[in-house]
Amino acid sequence: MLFTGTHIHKLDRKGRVSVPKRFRAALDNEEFAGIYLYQSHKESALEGCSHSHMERIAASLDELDMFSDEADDLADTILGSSHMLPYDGEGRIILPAELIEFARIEDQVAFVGRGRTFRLWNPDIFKPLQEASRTRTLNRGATLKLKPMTELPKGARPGTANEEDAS
Amino acid sequence: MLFTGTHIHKLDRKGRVSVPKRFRAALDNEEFAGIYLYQSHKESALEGCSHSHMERIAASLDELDMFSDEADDLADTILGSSHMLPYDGEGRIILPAELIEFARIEDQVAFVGRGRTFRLWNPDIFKPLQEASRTRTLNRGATLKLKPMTELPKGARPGTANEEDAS
DNA sequence: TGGGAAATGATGGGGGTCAATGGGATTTGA
DNA sequence: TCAAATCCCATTGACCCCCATCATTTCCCA
Repeated sequence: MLFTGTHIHKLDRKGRVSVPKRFRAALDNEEFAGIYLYQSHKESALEGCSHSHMERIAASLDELDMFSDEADDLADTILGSSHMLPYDGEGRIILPAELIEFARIEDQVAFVGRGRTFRLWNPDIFKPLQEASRTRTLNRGATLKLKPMTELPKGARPGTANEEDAS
Repeated sequence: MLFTGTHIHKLDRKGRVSVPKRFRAALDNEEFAGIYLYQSHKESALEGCSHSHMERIAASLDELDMFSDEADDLADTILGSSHMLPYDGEGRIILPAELIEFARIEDQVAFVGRGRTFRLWNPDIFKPLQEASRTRTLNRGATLKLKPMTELPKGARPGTANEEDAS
């Protein structure tokens, strides 16, 4: 259950695009066979996630004061503008025209893994940005402090696999 | 059981509007085949929810001091002014004139998902407000602290689906 | 280790199905 | 008895199922 790598697929003339096999595999035990997409806040890209991740967002919003302005804004921006997209028999989704336009996608789509979530880009827009962020990271000498293994959920550690993690 | 996305449907000359298939699906095993609507207290919109959510509101009101002004007001605003609207054979409801007027709805209705609940808007009114929400969210740099997976209800996590989730 | 066969994932497109809509007919209730 | 609500059926257009083809990768065996 982890989205990694960049996969470029074709958008056909019916507005369909194949979800990468690797991503579909990461979503295997979901109750909903498909993905959720919504417009990114900061980038000219689409945010993608699973049904259970969307449940998590809804549950977290539930905890904020039911009448707070911030919860309202987030609900409108994320839940209200998200698209629930089921696979067809071949593992493709139909990319809604609104999202194609927002992300300025033409005939190709880049699926970019970000761990628990992923993004969809016009590859021509993503590539220079990726190089820029790579340079920034190097210059900054950024390091990532890793969580101790023992704090990870069971199944994410070697030797703790259970039957659901057969992949 | 999650309301997501924005769905724009037509209000016909008989005052009927189709409830989006996705929303009806989210309400599948409810005992009442229909939805509840009441006037939003802060927006020019209608709040919508399921029968079981209405039960939840009633239960929460029970916990407030029975004779407090606040409980009185909430009971009047929500329970007193709510409309229980059954589907017709095609999954449509009849929007009461009172609610059409309150939400300034004309010939189109936007169903906007908010997780456990949803809202109904005049699309022309909702659209600019949603844009504003997006901008505020961006400026605020709002991030949502996600609940840990383990606290989610069973069925909202991968690998815990039960037979009722066969969809 | 090279080459061919088989399996699998990605792509293209036709056509049937169903959700959304419109409107007439029938029933219900005041 | 009239008006409003409900039932019923027709239409249409978008979506989804199905199959065919193509491109890779994997596998197998000489």
